[in-house]
Amino acid sequence: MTEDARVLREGFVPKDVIHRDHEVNALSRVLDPLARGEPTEPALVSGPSGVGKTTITKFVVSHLREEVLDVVTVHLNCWQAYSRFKATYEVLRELGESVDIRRQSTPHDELLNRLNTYEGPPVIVVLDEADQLEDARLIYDLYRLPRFAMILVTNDEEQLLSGLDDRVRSRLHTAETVHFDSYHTRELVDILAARIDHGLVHDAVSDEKLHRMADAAGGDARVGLSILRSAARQADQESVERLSDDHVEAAIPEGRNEVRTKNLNTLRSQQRDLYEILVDAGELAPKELYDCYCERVEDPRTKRTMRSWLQKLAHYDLVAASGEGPSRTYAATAEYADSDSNP
DNA sequence: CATCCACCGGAACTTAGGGTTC
DNA sequence: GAACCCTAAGTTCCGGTGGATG
Repeated sequence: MTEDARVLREGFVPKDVIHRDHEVNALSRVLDPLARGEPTEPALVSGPSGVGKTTITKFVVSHLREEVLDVVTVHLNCWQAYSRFKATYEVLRELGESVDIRRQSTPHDELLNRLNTYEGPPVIVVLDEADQLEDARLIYDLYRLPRFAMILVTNDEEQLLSGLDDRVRSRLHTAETVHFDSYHTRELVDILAARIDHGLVHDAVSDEKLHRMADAAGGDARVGLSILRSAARQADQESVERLSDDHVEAAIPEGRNEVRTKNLNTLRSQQRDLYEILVDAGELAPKELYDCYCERVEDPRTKRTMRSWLQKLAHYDLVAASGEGPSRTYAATAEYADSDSNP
């Protein structure tokens, strides 16, 4: 049933984007000066997850490269490159400037120096998930370099801005901000339909099933695609050419949980223990949670470390905290049950 | 309504690790 | 191999906060 699996994959950038004309234009305008060889203001792209921030940014940047041949782009995911060193190193690596830099043993001053003396074509640096940067000095570093255009992508504008020093923050406030809102179900239908057109055999998905999947995605295109991918995978395994209701219904929880499962795999054993305690016990006060944890593991870390882990778990959306101060409790966020598939 | 106390989370520090340079 | 250059994870310390409690 699948003809071109790439089209369904995360990170695929379609030739045409739909329902984001305004955002595409706004972002293009910010980058316009590059075509005339002039410096640009930084752009801030914000909005919840799965609303096309990354896809649209990649789309705009690649179009610009078609128009202006002499421009280099670096797309950096700050989940992976979260320290100042890692991020700076990655930028240099993408520019092909890091060949003779020995990892770990080069002071960041020297990395910065490399950026300063960079002489190639103008560079667009996209800092995806920029709020994940532990050390926002990279933003400041890049900000001062005229040859570097910067696009900051974030789903947590507050968090990003709070980590910056005043000078950069005030400039970003006045910089172009492109805000993305959640998709409506009918927009998701169009988006999924376009991918189905290009990726699956003709007539593989009925209108009704398409709507069901779009509806179940809750405005998040990433979840929608994940559901579609999961359903198509199942159909392929059975060598059938049309999605059945069963495929779709089974794919909905699987697709929704895909991100969660991926995140769980990045945790280490004691962090996962913490999560499992919360899954088993439901809601717990910090003290109870810490006691359970100490009982469960052989070599417990301190309470402060647990708090750090909980923050991380909350970032991954695996755990939610509620209440402030003494009445704070933690709970695992609801998993999507297989049986309950009502919207 | 004031006081208390558990909790939060920033900052500085420690420890363990891995590489380069002389 | 000692002296550096770092990172990463965890610990210690602690001021601030705000719901609970008398």
